[in-house]
Amino acid sequence: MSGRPKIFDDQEVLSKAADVFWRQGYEATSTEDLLEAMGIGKGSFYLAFKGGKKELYERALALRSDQAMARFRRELDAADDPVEYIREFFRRVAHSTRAKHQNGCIFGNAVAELSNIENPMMKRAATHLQGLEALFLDALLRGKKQGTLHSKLEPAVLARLLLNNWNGLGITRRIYPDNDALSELIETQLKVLD
Amino acid sequence: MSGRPKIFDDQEVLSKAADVFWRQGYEATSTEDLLEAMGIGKGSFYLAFKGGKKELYERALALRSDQAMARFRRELDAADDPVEYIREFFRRVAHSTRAKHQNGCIFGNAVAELSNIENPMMKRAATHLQGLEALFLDALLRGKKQGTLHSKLEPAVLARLLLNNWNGLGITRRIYPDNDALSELIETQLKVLD
DNA sequence: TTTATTATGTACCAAATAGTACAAAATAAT
DNA sequence: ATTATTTTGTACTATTTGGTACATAATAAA
Repeated sequence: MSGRPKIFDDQEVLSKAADVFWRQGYEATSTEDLLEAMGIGKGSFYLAFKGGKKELYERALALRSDQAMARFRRELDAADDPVEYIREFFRRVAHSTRAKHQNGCIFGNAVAELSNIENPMMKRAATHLQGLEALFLDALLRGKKQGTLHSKLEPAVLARLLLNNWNGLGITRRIYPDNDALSELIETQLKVLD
Repeated sequence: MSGRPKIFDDQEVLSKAADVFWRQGYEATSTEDLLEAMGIGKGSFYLAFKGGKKELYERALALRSDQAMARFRRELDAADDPVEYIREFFRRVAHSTRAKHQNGCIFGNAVAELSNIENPMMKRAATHLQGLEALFLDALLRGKKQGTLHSKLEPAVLARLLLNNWNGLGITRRIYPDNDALSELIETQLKVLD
């Protein structure tokens, strides 16, 4: 081993690439765009990511997925009231910048863009969203147990409902990138949890 | 006037182009794809659509928007119970083929794909969805007047909620392209109208 | 200091792409 | 029939694209 030292960190450039993909989508992003954002040259890039743009996208999405799931899991476990944590999760959407609103949900974007052109990649994004739904369900079941969830609806159905609300927000926030309007929408949606 | 007769109808080829865009999105669709689907050659294409792929996309989307709005308006006006018509509108989602599920909503797709790369085009799609929301609102107000809508929520908020549910379904139906599962989700969502 | 090893930057390439130019074809009007 | 007009099909082009080849640089180990 040894050899010339790398001038970049895989995680870091993956994160930068993820941001570009998030903003522009998969097809609209050129490798040139990515190289510039990552701050590395072609030589380094194709050595580190032999699969090119496709591998980069997969790994960038996987990174974001792991990060998002870990954060949700961690914060949920630390929360006294799991149902209230779900509320906070949704309310965070209404505390974003306009630029963030325009990006939507990176996984929803992947599902929308790739379902008919890169099915395996779309499925990975879908799996993440199913994982989010599973976390919703976990929170709801705990809420039910500790009595903070009063809804008579089946928790599984409720979790699916929350996932759909989330998916919807990824689009709606771009049509109405206004925190007040989004807040009203979100608070109304959350009534289903009472 | 006169000259060599056209071998195609604008509306027809626009419709065929719309189908391709719907399946693949804007960026992933090449002009070659479009020409093949439309069944015309380059000469005819660039004569009829001087703006190329971009103009084609705009006009294809405009066509679908006009069609969808006209149908909704017509069927809503013909409905005895406008709230029940909204229910039917949503329930139709759960009577689709797998292929249709994978396409999602053409306008939601446009918003998702283009918000950061073709903002004016994204805005047209957004305007359509706002138009859909306006039709929801119209139906809800009529329902309120004739007593078929009992919800205590403000109709405007309810309409926004329905739009978000619609936007969500455009993603969720691709994650769960199963009519039974979607039906359960939709019926639960529609309870907000009772 | 030499060698083995790994990373970097650049020059290069083949394929695909959107779009143009234009000659030929098909019609209506004269 | 000739002409004016519009459409069609094809050949061509310039650009962009993702990706490769490879010489060079920078390090650790021997």
